[in-house]
Amino acid sequence: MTATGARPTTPTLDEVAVLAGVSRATVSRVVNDSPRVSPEARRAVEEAVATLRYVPNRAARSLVTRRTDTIALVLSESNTQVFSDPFFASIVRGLSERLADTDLNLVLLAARGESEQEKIGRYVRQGHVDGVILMSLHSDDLLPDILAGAHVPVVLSGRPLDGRPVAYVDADNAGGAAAATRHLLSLGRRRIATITGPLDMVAGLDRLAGYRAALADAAPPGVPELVAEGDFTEAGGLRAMTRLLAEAPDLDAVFVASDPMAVGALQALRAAGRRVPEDVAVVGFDDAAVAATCDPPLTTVAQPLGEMTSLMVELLLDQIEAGERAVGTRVCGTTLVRRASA
Amino acid sequence: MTATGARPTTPTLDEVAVLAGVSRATVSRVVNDSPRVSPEARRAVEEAVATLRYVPNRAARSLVTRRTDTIALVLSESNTQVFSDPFFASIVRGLSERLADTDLNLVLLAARGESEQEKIGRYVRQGHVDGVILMSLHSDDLLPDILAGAHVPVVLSGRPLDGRPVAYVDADNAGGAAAATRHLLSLGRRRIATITGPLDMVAGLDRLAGYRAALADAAPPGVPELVAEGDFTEAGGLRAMTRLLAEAPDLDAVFVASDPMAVGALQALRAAGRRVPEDVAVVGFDDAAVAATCDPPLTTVAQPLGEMTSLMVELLLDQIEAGERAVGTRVCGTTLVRRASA
DNA sequence: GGGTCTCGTGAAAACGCTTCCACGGCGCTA
DNA sequence: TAGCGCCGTGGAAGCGTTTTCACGAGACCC
Repeated sequence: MTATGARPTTPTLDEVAVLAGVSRATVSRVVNDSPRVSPEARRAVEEAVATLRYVPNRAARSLVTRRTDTIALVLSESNTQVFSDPFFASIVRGLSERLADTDLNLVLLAARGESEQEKIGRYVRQGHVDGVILMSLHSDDLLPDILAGAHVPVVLSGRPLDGRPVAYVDADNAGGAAAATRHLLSLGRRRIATITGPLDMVAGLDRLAGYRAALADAAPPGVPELVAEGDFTEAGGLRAMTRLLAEAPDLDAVFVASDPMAVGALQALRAAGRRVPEDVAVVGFDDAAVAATCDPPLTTVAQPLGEMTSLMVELLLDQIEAGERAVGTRVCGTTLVRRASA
Repeated sequence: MTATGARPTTPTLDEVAVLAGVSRATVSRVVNDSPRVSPEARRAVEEAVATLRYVPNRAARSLVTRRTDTIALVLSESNTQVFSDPFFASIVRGLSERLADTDLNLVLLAARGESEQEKIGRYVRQGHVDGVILMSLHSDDLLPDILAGAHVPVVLSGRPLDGRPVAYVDADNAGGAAAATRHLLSLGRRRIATITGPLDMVAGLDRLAGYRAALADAAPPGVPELVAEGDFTEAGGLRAMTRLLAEAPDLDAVFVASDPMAVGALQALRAAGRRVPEDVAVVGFDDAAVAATCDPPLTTVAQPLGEMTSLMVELLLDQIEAGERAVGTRVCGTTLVRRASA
């Protein structure tokens, strides 16, 4: 362990001002792109900033502006598994793309368990972030309440289960699931099972509700419900499919509430010697990358992820701008993407 | 979009002081657990804090202490795919566990591409974090240089490719790979292939080097190298295995540089009708959860992830404590975990 | 019983920035 | 030519903390 020298002190606004021969106020104006600065002063300051490698101190700045220019994506999920869900990866990608040309920073906060939720609550209340995008809520999640008490703008990814008044962006999960199920019906399938997401998550519940609604509305009499609960993971899909095959060996189609689970289901079907789509038609949900590459390519329900992340950011920025929380909700339509599996 | 009221102003130290009937200094002392406060004063302050729901303002605090009590895990990788690597998930879990009983916060910063790397550099230079743990470095990564210029403590996850003096924690990748390869030799295999990681990453290179060293040192003459480059993903493993089977149909073993790739390789082998381990023995790397559950269960090289994350945090805290960057390096041993695949 | 220590406390000075306000100097208009 | 307004600028007042320093009150020693 060798020391490589003490940390040099970073330059301050004062030093820049002295070097540029102007006042601190003028330096601040230049740094913040205020229009009321003469070209000469601006040039002098910019030069000084460059030679000193000056960077404004964020703590000092946000002490007075009361803004931090960072927003948090908080992920509340006991299972680190979430990280591997392509849906989550897409959200992260979408957000950082959307934020790229703003001067906002994105930080990820993950909470597994109650103590970490509290910790995040404290982090937010201390004023580390201007706003929060909250993902992956189970019904017993404390974070919405914690954040409500933090008086900070919040946008939920996904409709809140308890109907509380809060801004959120969601896909039309029920509509998409219903469309998928109707598609299977239109293929002539009559023993249509579903593998659900976790039933303490709104996406899980809504997709199941869509499946049920479609069977109730559009199916000929006598088409039964066949439901197995999954957990949005590939392994869970495999397990659920295996269970379904044991319970209903004559099923001829399955609507799977997420693509990773559908990939697992495909494996179970292959292991059981069923051909897809000849013996069993499969529809997934999410249109993850894997849906196009698996064997057979997966018919699935696509959500407009880019649009959704944009909307979340906009709803959040609106609140931050206005300096108050607000509830604005957007529900985005889904599309059925037809591939080989159904 | 309905307003739900303006954000109430949060209480300050002053208000607490007034309510408790003491000075600001005393309140500060109580909040920071200073010993030199009388029990009565302490009680009065704690009461006031509770009734006012006071939380210290972080900007003000770090303006004077020059600490933020947050450290960043920065992930430099153009591919959002990384998120789904179980290795990454384990690191995140390990770090947040290790940090749980400190008052340090962990934020995740992801950089895809140059502009986001710059953005992270700015974020760090602005003083948002006390230290950085840097992951997933490709050889052309700018971040080490950017962060070096930010004068902030840094610990790398993985040996730096260019040998720069910087603190890092790494597994003995070469040693683990060599052990895996020797294990295959000891099984009597003589046509041993390898699927590597990306060869611009140190883990990819070192594991390949270990494989080569083992063949050179421990193999009877005439045992050839068979190398296919992968990318640490399942799909990449499948592709690489397919390629290997085409090039060397008579191979009887394969050392795969990560478990997700090994899972892909297993699929390719099954598709080609090879039995594992009878026809082809397979060894993976990482001992990810999937290694125990896939079919057949995977013999693999385990790294002491918990120990590694702890060491990273300690190395980082040492530097923060000392107020200067330092280079301390730790290399952790690996163990071969025997399961059914080899 | 006087002097020295310790201990709890408060006043006040930073920390580095933004922003309000006042003040000259300039170009207009009348 | 006098008056008005605007524009660029600097001084200075905060923003909410921590921390140094000084101070008074007891406790203790000889």
